Amino acid sequence: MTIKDLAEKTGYSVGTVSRALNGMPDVSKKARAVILRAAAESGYEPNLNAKQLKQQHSALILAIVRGARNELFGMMLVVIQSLIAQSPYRLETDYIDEEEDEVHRAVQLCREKKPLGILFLGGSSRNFQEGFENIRIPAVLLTNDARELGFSNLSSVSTDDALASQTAVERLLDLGHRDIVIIGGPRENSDTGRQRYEGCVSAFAGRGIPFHPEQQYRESRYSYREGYQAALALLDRNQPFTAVFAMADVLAVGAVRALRDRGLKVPRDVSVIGIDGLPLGDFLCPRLSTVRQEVEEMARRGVTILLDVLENHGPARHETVPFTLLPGESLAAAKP
Amino acid sequence: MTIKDLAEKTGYSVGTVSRALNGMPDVSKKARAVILRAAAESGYEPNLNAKQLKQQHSALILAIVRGARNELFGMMLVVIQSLIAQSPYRLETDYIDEEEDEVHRAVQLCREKKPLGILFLGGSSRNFQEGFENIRIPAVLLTNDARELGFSNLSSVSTDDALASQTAVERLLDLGHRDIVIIGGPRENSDTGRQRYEGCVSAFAGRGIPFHPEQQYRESRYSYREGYQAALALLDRNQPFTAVFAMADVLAVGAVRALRDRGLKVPRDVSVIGIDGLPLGDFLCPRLSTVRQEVEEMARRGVTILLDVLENHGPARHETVPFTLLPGESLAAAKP
DNA sequence: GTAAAAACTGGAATCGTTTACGGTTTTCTT
DNA sequence: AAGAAAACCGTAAACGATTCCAGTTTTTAC
Repeated sequence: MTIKDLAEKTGYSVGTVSRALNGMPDVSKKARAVILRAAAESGYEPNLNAKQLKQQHSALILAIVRGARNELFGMMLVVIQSLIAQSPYRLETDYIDEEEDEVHRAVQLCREKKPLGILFLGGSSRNFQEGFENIRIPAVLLTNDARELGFSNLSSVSTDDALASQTAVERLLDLGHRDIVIIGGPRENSDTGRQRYEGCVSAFAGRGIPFHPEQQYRESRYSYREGYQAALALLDRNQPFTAVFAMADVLAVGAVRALRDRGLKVPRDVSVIGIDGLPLGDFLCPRLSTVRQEVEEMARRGVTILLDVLENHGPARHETVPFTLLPGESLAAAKP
Repeated sequence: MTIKDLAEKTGYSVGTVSRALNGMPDVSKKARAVILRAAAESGYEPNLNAKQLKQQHSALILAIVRGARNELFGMMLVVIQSLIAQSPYRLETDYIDEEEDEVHRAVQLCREKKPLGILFLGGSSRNFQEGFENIRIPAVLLTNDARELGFSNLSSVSTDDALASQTAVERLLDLGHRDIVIIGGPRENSDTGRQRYEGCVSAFAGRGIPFHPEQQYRESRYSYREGYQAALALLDRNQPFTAVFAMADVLAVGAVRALRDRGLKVPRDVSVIGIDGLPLGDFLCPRLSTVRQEVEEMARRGVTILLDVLENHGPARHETVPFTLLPGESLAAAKP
């Protein structure tokens, strides 16, 4: 079923059929009615590949997701999906491996698919210099801040991860904890990871309390298992601690389990605080104390910015969404 | 950068450049070298939209995911993604809303994008009759069984959900539980939901133990919160029970939290068993007892079947992957 | 050394769509 | 009722690729 078939079927020309289908002028009421009816009957759908070639209305927006396993991205995609569906654009999602060179892949995807705009979920902001700047497509980085990069075509929406992280640590300090260990996510390739680490450092520095990474800090990738293992490793140092800050809720879940396995109760013996605000946290035993970043709001704003930039050719924007400290039940005051 | 630019740059014709780029014969070694070099230098990538029109090598495989929030699908996508990347095909992922009429949407996507093959993640097998049979594209249904539908172009890979569910209930019965309540997922639009319910009914029937759905059964959508609420509703009946079967791990997590909120300990006071085998389960307190379906294996087999059907024009196949009862720590024998 | 075969190349058709451009017909205006 | 304006419609060019076809050059074979 091509537009040509439809033209033959209705007796009109291809041009007229195309105009009728796209709501363009220069087609009589009668012709439009006949054509739309025939289209509906035969279940005609335009071939997007052909449509995109004359890309006036190509209308493709690409979501590039780095790390399919992250529940936060799933939440964001649901929002993005529904917002784009209400717009004249259409969404396509591509996953790239967490290990992969995401910039290279993104550049390739853009050249291949020629989208109008891009949403990066979880892309690190490093390496963008090489490769992405000569692609003129407007993009929005979600969860990471691209402010300092200063690309004219790269916007961003993020939580102030450093401050959120600092807030978490300060909460532990306020509760009187001094023997604190930290389980961090990868810093190598992630702005979020780096910023959360920095925030943690600031918190200690701000209170004039020493922080010894080699003693108190372990880094691992984002998974329950690695959080669990990192916590065990910290326990095995045989230097007791009274609180854990896990720089991701999944890490916190693993850490809680590790503590339990060593006979320590949360929060009676050890307090635990996470960061992210996974929906899961509120249904754990104990309910996880955490710092929630508003991912759905981030997704909403990201789409708004992208559409705005596309339609009004505005400059790149950078927004920060507020975070919330969720009390949970995994925190207790340090025993004197 | 189009193929035309490349032709001009190298001095060869468009046809020759195309042949060189695609490894076709009828190109001199010298020409090929020059062209490939120029292509690499200029970072040329063919425009997929144009490529697909003469769709000899369109090579598009579509993954249609129903419900972005499901962690299982994320796990499957990672596997699918990497397998397809090693094949000559390319993958595109589309999400459709859990509420949406997925068959209608799928048919539309196919007509628009003209993929060579389709992977359905979490699509219910109902409603396929209307609409999908006149699309000739080979498809594989993952997590649901399409055997009984008997479409020549629809394969499937699934767990025997009925049996898995039956196994879970029998485990509870074997432990001596008689006052059992069940929290189910939606049956309306999901084969999995229906089968798990049936399996549960069979388990009771097989042991000659009565099952009163209106008393013992609550249905809810798949989320922590709804599992929590369903459990509270069951507790509020004021008819005590000693075990819960939640027909999804997310529901089980919610249920455990609800029990705790009412002062009941798992498994001391109430045993809980889930089904799915989320990685999370093993890091909960207590570790969740569940029936694991091997989603990664399912994804692997699904891709294998699809590629095989595509390349050898074989008939539709239906496979069942085994499940495993994971002991966990949320089960205890009923007190006499 | 010549004929046949093989290798190479460019031009043109094709895919399914949109859109610019002319030519008709209809509708308005006075 | 005539001229202008508006509405309508078909033809053809364009988009960026692939592929067929025919023509030219080179290689091979005897």
